[in-house]
Amino acid sequence: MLKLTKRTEYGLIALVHLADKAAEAPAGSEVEVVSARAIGDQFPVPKRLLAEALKALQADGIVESTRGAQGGYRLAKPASEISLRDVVGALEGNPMLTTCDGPANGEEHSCEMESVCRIKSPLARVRMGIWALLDGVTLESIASRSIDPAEFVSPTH
Amino acid sequence: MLKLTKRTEYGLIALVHLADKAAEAPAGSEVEVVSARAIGDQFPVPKRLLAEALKALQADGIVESTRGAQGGYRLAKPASEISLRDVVGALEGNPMLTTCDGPANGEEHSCEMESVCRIKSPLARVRMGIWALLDGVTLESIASRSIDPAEFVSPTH
DNA sequence: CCGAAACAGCACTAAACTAGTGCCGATTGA
DNA sequence: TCAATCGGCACTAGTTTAGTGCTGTTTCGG
Repeated sequence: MLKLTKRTEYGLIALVHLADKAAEAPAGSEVEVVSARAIGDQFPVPKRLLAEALKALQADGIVESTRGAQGGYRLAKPASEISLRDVVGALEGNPMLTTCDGPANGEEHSCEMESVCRIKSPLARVRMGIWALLDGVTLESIASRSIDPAEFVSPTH
Repeated sequence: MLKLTKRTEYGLIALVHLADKAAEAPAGSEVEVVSARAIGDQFPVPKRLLAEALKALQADGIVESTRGAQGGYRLAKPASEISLRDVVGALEGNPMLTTCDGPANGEEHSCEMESVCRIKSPLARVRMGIWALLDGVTLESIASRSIDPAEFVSPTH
């Protein structure tokens, strides 16, 4: 079903917020952490799920967490070094396009009809194309502009 | 969950087979139809689901069907004019990336937090990028080569 | 004209995944 | 010590996916 989960959506919203905070901070100074509650208070999203997304992002090293009172999250790297692919990977894994689309380059034990299957290789190419596309979108580029309709590609054919 | 369904996988397998048949046919002559059973006999896939996929492809005008005994399917257009996007669209719709990612250009009634939501526009761009990518892959390009590992893009970073 | 082959449509079950919530423990600043 | 906050486990309900059953309709071939 070629679409992202709510988890990813909420995680992205949180990350944009954290990227803002990082951008606001005076150069050289430590970036203040923001609690999941504080983020959730600003958007009409289930706060708990947002917290879940942040936990997953922490586990993947995309955000850093500080525990305890006054704890919270902040970006673990510059927004320019966090790609949409990193985020999607952290929040929903790096799934193949189909079960036929093998696990990784070189591995060959996924599709049980190897010899007859002719869509495996093309699908692998498409999958890598999608990942490359997601790799090209950084958190910085998402956060830096809110709406810029002029830049859209060709409309639905 | 950024992945395709089995339906799509089976549909693609069938389409590659039909593209072969179309390519084999002498120029100018009518392309023979192939029954769902005949296709299913050649691949270890649930024949019934393959038939379901073909029905959906027929409904979307990607394949033509002939009913009755000796009936079957054939491509409704040249393989070069059938894109992966057409196929995915027929078999699983053209879903948005998230519920926040609006319905179409110009429409504005999907995301209930418009003013605060800053990921809508970037996601719309990504979605269109993916669709453009799928648009660039034709059934002909999938069917024409079986395996060509030299052409892979950069491996998993 | 009749029956088998094949597409067409509806409906159903089971498994997997998603969305959302509850609860409790661990950590830390005040 | 207390409250805020992250961290982990587990649970429910709803949706989607995968796969199957059945019945109708069309058409070729005998």
